[in-house]
Amino acid sequence: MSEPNDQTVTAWVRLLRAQHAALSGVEKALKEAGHPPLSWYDVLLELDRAGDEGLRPFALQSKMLLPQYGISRLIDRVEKAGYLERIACDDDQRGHVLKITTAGKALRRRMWPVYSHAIQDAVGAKLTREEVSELSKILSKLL
Amino acid sequence: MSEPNDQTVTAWVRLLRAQHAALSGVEKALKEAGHPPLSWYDVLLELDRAGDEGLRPFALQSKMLLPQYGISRLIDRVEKAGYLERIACDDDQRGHVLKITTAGKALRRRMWPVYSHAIQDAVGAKLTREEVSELSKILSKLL
DNA sequence: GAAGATTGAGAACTCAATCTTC
DNA sequence: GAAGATTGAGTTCTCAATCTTC
Repeated sequence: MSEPNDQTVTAWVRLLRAQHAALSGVEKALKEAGHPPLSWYDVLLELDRAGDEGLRPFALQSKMLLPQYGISRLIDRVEKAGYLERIACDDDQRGHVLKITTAGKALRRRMWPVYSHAIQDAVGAKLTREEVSELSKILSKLL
Repeated sequence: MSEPNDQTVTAWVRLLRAQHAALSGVEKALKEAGHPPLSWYDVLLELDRAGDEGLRPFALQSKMLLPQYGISRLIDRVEKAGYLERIACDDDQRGHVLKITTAGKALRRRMWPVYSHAIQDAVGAKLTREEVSELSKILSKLL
């Protein structure tokens, strides 16, 4: 069967709206605190995790939710702002290695309290613990 | 308490990713069928529901997930394509009434099978009936 | 002054095409 | 030729400013 039932359509609509509401809230909180958008945080988080070895753009892209063409300009902006460095790659002349700078690490640390508080407002505070884990479990099946 | 626990952060990340994955799939299906994007469907659906009386732009906006400035140009595009009409408003000279055209109704009818099939692929086929209603119930609390 | 709606400027996204190196 | 990455052109989004009417 390929037709969704009404419950499925309702769930779909709510998925769109709930995510939109939650994301708007988080982006708004970041902006009001004078921070860059969420996508910058994601970049900095992955680069921070990668440590001294850094990450290649394609590796970063695979960890994030971006198409191949979306990553270049995002990296440009974050680099231009001084939060990451593009370093020539020794063993592969096609690419670069991306590394987070000290300023980038500091920015990420400053963003986290704002971000985490906004997550709590948008999700944690509205659901019980049981609902949070049930939601998490069900959503994982959609990936 | 304003700090989210780990489960909440995980649920947040999965909400972003699941919605992104599902929405990408739906938009891709519409595009491959030669149809306009989902936002057009939403406009046509609301105008179709509103019937002969039509809808004011601000009323349409409140039913959709758009900021006030986003609706004007969306309406422009849909109108230009001939799927809705802007009609001068009798009792309020500031605004217009939007009405769906015959072509608009036909487009909506043609889009629905593609859209609904994509919803089923993205959500319905991946979850049990119980999970769908549980998901729907939990997401409604986030709105 | 507030509400309804539009517009201009700049930022970001999308897709396809391109370039370099493997 | 394929993989990694960037670029150009066009579209859409965002925010603030504006305009008209209530």
